Order: sequence, then structure tokens, then C-alpha cells
Amino acid sequence: MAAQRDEGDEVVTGTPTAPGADRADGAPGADTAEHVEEPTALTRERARAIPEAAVARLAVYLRVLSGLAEQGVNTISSEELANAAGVNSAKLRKDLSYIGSYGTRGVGYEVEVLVGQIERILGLTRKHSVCVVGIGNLGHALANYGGFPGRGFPVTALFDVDPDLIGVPVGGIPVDHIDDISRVVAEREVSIGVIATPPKAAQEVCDRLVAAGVQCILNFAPVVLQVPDYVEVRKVDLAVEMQILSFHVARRADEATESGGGPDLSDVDGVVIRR
Amino acid sequence: MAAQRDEGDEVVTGTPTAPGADRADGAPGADTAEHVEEPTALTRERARAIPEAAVARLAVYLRVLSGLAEQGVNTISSEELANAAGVNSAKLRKDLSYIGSYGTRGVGYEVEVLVGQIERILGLTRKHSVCVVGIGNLGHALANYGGFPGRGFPVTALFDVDPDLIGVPVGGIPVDHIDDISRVVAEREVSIGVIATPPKAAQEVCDRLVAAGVQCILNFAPVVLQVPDYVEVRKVDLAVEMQILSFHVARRADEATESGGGPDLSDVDGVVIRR
DNA sequence: GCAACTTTGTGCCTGCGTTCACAAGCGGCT
DNA sequence: AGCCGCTTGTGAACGCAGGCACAAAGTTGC
Ligand SMILES: NC(=O)c1ccc[n+]([C@@H]2O[C@H](COP(=O)([O-])OP(=O)(O)OC[C@H]3O[C@@H](n4cnc5c(N)ncnc54)[C@H](O)[C@@H]3O)[C@@H](O)[C@H]2O)c1
Ligand SMILES: NC(=O)c1ccc[n+]([C@@H]2O[C@H](COP(=O)([O-])OP(=O)(O)OC[C@H]3O[C@@H](n4cnc5c(N)ncnc54)[C@H](O)[C@@H]3O)[C@@H](O)[C@H]2O)c1
Repeated sequence: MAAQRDEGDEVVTGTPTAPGADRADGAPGADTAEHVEEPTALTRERARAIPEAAVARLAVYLRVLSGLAEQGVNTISSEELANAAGVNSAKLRKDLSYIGSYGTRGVGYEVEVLVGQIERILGLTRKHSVCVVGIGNLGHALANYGGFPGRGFPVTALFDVDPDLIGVPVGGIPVDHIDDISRVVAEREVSIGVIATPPKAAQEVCDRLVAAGVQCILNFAPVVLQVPDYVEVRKVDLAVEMQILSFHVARRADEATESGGGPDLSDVDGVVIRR
Repeated sequence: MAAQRDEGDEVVTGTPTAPGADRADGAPGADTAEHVEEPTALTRERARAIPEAAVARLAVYLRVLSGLAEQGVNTISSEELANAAGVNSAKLRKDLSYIGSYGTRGVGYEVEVLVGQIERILGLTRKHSVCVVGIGNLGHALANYGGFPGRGFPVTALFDVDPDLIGVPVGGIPVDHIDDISRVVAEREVSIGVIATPPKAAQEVCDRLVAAGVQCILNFAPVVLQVPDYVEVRKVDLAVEMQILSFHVARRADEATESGGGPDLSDVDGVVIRR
């Protein structure tokens, strides 16, 4: 594991991890003892010193930066970039500091350098082959979408169970039967699986993907998938998004109601306070 | 009057989340009866005190509970429900406690009651009319999707600029021209707008939605939208999701490398350091 | 070469969200 | 009726993320 270091040499001095993260109290859990990890082990295991929230933002910065690069912009300050990305500039600088120090004080960041570094951290220097399972409404849209290949995520395999779809090319790629998933996934070195099947089939499809060796899954079906620890799942749940928006609508209506007598809805209050 | 300005000046557009989070609600439980406070104020405050993360989970619980209700399940414990929803049971109980105390100690929660209460909090007792702008690949999928109406989010309007699409029904609804957006949105009382146009058109479409009175937006285009404070935006960014997965792939490969000590290994590395 | 200015990188504080652990409450069993 | 075991609801601790503010570090101008 020798410390391999890239061109960027310097290495950020660790960040978080307070040394004295020991448990203060003396009373360990009564029931489940579990295992407590200790700093050293934890340190290595958690090579992910980068908070996931920061990773998500890095992806956004990357997009903004790519756009700037195309426009011929060479350097940009944290203030400007933060503005374009819709975040606080201090947060942006902190996010960037997780990946190293690539800025020049008094000047800003070199767009190209930042693009390169973020891509490196996000693992975009490799291509990540993607497969889509369930070529219905959504699956078709995904297969036809041109935005993925351009960003290093070529869709290389499509699966379904519908006999009418098997063999038919969608977005240039012929649909394979789900039963061939293991073989095809191995052949095309698929590393990310996208689930766009009806909810009922999602868990089974997920299991098959995992069995085929896929360790990263993006799930569009509105179900909670059960997977082994080593598999990473992200979900896109439109119904949940809608409901969150609905919650805000309700909140807003609630506040408005307060001043003006609302129509009939009376149930809004009563949220209550019981204790 | 839209009050929407673009990048030109620094609008700042406050942080995306938590608009006026200055509240330092002090007494959550308030079991001390002595300090009497006005129910109204507290009610409202209480309501808005639900963390957004909890709202998102409530939506998930709701789905699980709805499924259980259909299966004829009457009661369920926090442990079971937490399991089904993929969260920690303590967290689940705390989430539920935000909306009131509807459980029975020693027994659990009555499914129907919980469903009703969560729906109330999420504002699902009203229908929220949805419009989709940009009827391309994704827009078609969304328009054809049957899952929204069933959950209280009927899609009632579709917009595009492509003359070939105008008037053509998709999923039973004829596509209107974007220029008619204000009128149509008002007529059909649209409260949620979905943006599925190419990135370049997204900000403009967003501005039009806002001008038309839509205060909740779900954005699929990979751009950071600028909106007035009172508008709630949620985004679904597939590229970002992919990149987060990619990050995990890279990290994993990194860890593997560590033990194996691969010779050539590519560039992925040096992600972190810490000491 | 020095001073004034700009912008980064980060220590520190604050606040939120998560998790633990347990008293309180409820039903059932004896 | 009273006890026992189960499950809720929540106070409290903890850890992480966000944001401020400033020293460090670099640039530009004189
Ligand atoms: N269409 C949307 O806009 C939309 C929006 C939000 C969520 N979703 C979710 O995405 C998923 C797909 O939606 P859709 O509208 O494309 O559905 P769809 O019914 O149009 O397509 C589903 C496809 O999956 C295939 N399929 C079924 N079982 C399968 C299996 N075991 N293995 C492989 N393929 C299988 C079907 O043959 C079909 O082609 C659903 O879970 C839906 O809830 C869709
Ligand atoms: N298709 C996917 O699976 C997918 C996946 C991720 C993200 N996205 C994003 O979703 C958006 C839509 O993707 P798509 O594949 O459906 O694109 P698309 O090109 O198929 O469709 C875009 C539609 O928007 C319409 N349009 C263009 N300008 C408009 C305007 N000013 N007002 C109204 N309508 C306008 C076009 O006429 C077209 O019908 C894009 O931003 C894309 O990046 C799509």
C-alpha cells in the first residue's frame, strides 16, 4: 500500500477524526455490544474521508466547471464558482479541500486542473459501463438518453423479460433477456445496474444483478431494496420527491390560513402537541 | 415581475434548504405544564419543525404502510416497520413522534391510523395537480407513468415548444404550447411543475413556471436553477447519482489495491490521507 | 523589493440529525 | 388484582456538516 502519490504530492492533512474519540462513559451498551472500532482501524477502513454530501456537490461543481472550460474560462474564484453552483463559498472551498489544494491564493482555481482532480476523485478516469433492466417507459428514456455516454457512463446492456422486446435495439443496443444477465454483465464489464422495472420485480432483479457481480445499483422502483453490505444502492423516488413538495405546499397553505380564514380544510391543524 | 435575475448579479438566492431556519426551538417535549404557551403558535412551529430528512422518510413509511394495509395488516411495531423501510427503529420512532403519538405501548402502531396521519402531514389530503414541461424522452415516460395519479398527483398539463407535439395527446393529455403556460396552469390549478427540457431551456422554463404561479418545481435538467426564495425546488440529477456510485466503485478499487498491491494500477489513488 | 490587495485553506463554533438507552405506559397472563 | 414483558416516546449524548472569520500565501502595482 505504499503511499502512492500523484502529481499533486502534498497531502492534505487529515481532517476530522478527533483523536480522542473514545467513549467517555464507562457503561457500554447493555444489550448489544457490537464491536467498537478503534481509531486506527477506523481510519484506514474509512478511506472515505470525503462526506457523501460533499461528493454529490463535487459532481455538481464538475458540471459547472466543464461548462466553463468549454466557454474558455481559465480560472475562477471560489466565490464565483460557489455562486454558479448554488452553494456557500466557504462550503465550496471546504469541499475542494477534501481533494487537495489546487487553488492559488489571490487568484483562484484553474478550471482545467479542478476538472481533472474532481474526475480523478470521482473515479471518472475509468469508464463505467451501465446496464438498464426493465425497458418500459422509463427504460426507453434512459436507453435513449445521450447524456450518459458523454459523461463516462456508456450504456452497454439492456435487459427485460418481455419476449417482444428481446433482440430489439433501443438506443442502438439490443435488449437481452434477463436470464442472460450474468453472462452479459461479465462480458461487457458492467459496473452499474439501473433498475427500471415495476416495483414487484425490483427485488428479484436486484438479486440477479448482485449475483451477476454488480456492486452499484441505481433504483427507480419505489421499493426498499435489500442488498449485501458491499453493494451500494442509490434510489430515485419520484413519488417521494413529489410528496416532499406536497409537504411544503401544505406548510405554506397552513401559514397562509393563519391570517386569512381558509376555506374548509380544517384538518390542517391539530398537528398537535400532545405529550 | 418575476423577480428572477440570472447570473448577472449576485442574487444569492439563499441556501436551497431550510429557508428560515433561525428558529431555535427550545422546548420540544415541554412536559412542564407550567409554561403555558399558545397552541396556535406552537402548533405551527411544531409543524415546521419536522426535519426535511424526516419528511422524506415519512413518505417511505407511508408507502410501506400502504402496502401493509392492502395485505390486511392491522398493527405493526416500530421494529418491523423500520426493518421494512430500511432504517433504524429509533429513528423511525423519532420521525413518527414529529407528527404525534399514535402508537400503543406494548403493541405498536395501527397501520390505518399511521397512514392517515402521515398523509395529513404530507398534505396528501388534497390533490396536487402536476404539469410536465418538455415532452421528449423523459417527458413521455413521466406523462405515461401511472404511479402519480394513484398517489394523489394527477398530471393535468403538458407543455412543449415543438409544433409537432402541440395538441397531440400523451398519456391522455394533449400537449399545450409553453406560451399558454400561465393560462393553463391557472385554469387547472397546477401546483407542481416538472422540468424535463434540455438543460439550456431549463432556466427559462423555470422562470415561466414561477411567473405562472407555480411554487414547487421538480427539475430533471442538469442545471442549478435560480429561483425566488418562496419557490421550492427539488432536483433529480442522474449524472450526479451515477458519479456518486462511480466514486464508490473507485474507493472500493482503491481499497482492494491496497491489500493486493497492484503493479500498474491506474491513477486512482491518493484519495486520502489523513494521518 | 515592498506594500497593499485578493483569495485560499482551515480552525473553531454552532446547530442539526442520528443513535442510545431507559422510564413510562399498556396489554395479557396468572 | 397485580405482575410481567413488550413497545413506545424521548431526554441526552454524539458525531457530522455548515458557516464564519482569519492567518497564510500569492499577485499586482509602485
Ligand atoms: N415512467 C416513469 O416516468 C416513472 C416515474 C417514476 C418511477 N417509475 C418507476 O420506474 C419503474 C419503471 O416504470 P415504467 O413506467 O418504465 O414501467 P413499464 O411498465 O413501462 O416498464 C417496466 C418494464 O420492466 C419489464 N419487466 C418486468 N418484470 C421484469 C423482470 N423481472 N426483469 C426484467 N424486466 C422486467 C417489463 O417487461 C417492462 O418492459 C417502475 O417501478 C416505476 O414505478 C417510473
Ligand atoms: N432521457 C433521460 O433518461 C434523461 C435522464 C437524465 C436526465 N435527463 C434530462 O432530462 C431532460 C430531458 O431529457 P430528454 O431525454 O427527455 O430530452 P429530449 O430532447 O428528448 O426532450 C426535450 C423536450 O423538451 C422540449 N423543449 C425544448 N425547449 C423547450 C422549451 N423552451 N420549452 C418547452 N419545451 C422545450 C423539446 O421540444 C423536447 O420535446 C434533459 O435536461 C436531460 O438532461 C434525461
